[in-house]
Amino acid sequence: MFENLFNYICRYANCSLTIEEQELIKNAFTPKKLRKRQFFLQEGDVNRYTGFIVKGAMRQCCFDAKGVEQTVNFFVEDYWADERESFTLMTPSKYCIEAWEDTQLLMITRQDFLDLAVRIPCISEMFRIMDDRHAIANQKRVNLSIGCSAEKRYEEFTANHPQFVNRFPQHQIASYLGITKETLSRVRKQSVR
Amino acid sequence: MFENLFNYICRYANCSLTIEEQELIKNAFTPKKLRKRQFFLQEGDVNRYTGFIVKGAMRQCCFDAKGVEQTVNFFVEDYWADERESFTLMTPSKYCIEAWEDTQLLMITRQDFLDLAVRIPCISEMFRIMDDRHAIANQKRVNLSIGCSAEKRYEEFTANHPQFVNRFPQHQIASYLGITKETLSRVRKQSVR
DNA sequence: CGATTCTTTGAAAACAGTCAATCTGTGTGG
DNA sequence: CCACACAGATTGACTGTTTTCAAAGAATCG
Repeated sequence: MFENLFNYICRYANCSLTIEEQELIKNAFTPKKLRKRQFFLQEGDVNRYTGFIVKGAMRQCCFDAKGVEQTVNFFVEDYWADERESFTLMTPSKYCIEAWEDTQLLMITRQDFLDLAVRIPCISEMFRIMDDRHAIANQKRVNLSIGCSAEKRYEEFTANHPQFVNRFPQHQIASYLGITKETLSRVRKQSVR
Repeated sequence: MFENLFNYICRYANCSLTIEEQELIKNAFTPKKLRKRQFFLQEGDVNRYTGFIVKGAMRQCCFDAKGVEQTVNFFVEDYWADERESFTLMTPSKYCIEAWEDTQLLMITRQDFLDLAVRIPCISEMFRIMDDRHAIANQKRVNLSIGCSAEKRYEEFTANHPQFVNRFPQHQIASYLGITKETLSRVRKQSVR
């Protein structure tokens, strides 16, 4: 079960882990299983743990001013499931994180993770590179959502996130893209031509 | 001139810098002046330097498929002006960064910055906290742009970024918000009532 | 002052959202 | 195995918002 995590770390940091480091990591993480529709984080709670997804699919969502559900992020294998603001600042989360498939996670608190980074160079390197990529990906998403039509956004989504397309229902994908499920349905119909 | 930078680092990392550390920093950064409308980064170039803005205002922009200019970021005092993807991955930038007022910068390459972080704990701590805040801010911006109307987005913008409102023209702000300048003009007219 | 840039306005068109109804597929219990 | 419920996807008609295009009005700068 830890194999995925070790591979992930080494791939990101472009390094290898000693047996001792692997042991440290194994002791720091707690395995957790969630069934479909179980919550990893509930709205209003502080997100104390981040979870590395070994197997499964999750989504981050909230309810807008009108009480309509909005999906803002998807997570699948090799993603870290957390709500960054709550996790970092220890504030109550405005979002929930819900398992959308039966999911196997490896959980860790922020403090334990930071401690690991001090002891294991690979992990601090991984943090740096993750933050870089995260910042780049977020900027791209902003630029897409402010600069492109619904059609273009869906095109980019299927091109860049094929791993999400068939694992989440269209109404969630529509919400993630900032459009309604009806508009997404029409966009898809067009592009099948 | 370095006072702003030292204050910034100490404020972010919640620490203080020794005289030796201050000297290291002074030697690592290169001051640079830009006049209004001069480019710090041109489209197609690799963004080798990030620039700490001591005084002035800049913006990051690009041209979309139709050749229309899009503003995607604003930078003022105490901001770091760079295009993260190009700066991190050393790839040609799809964006330019332009001075929008006469600007005083302190420039540094990525490698020199990383070297400083190794030598000065405050700097690596600052990186960590900057990345956290950056990730949180970006997520908020995504959520606003996918979930809110033009009016709501402008409201949030003026509330959260008052420092930008009167320093950049409305057509740039409109573009940053993902709406047209005409729509922004109408939104503003409404809200004055 | 004249040129340039920025902002506002109006009218028409395009786009996306809303609401309601229908269709489809899946899984459950009788 | 069928009937049913339920969640998801699609469709149509209508509404409302935003864009587009064109023009004119303000503000700024050399």
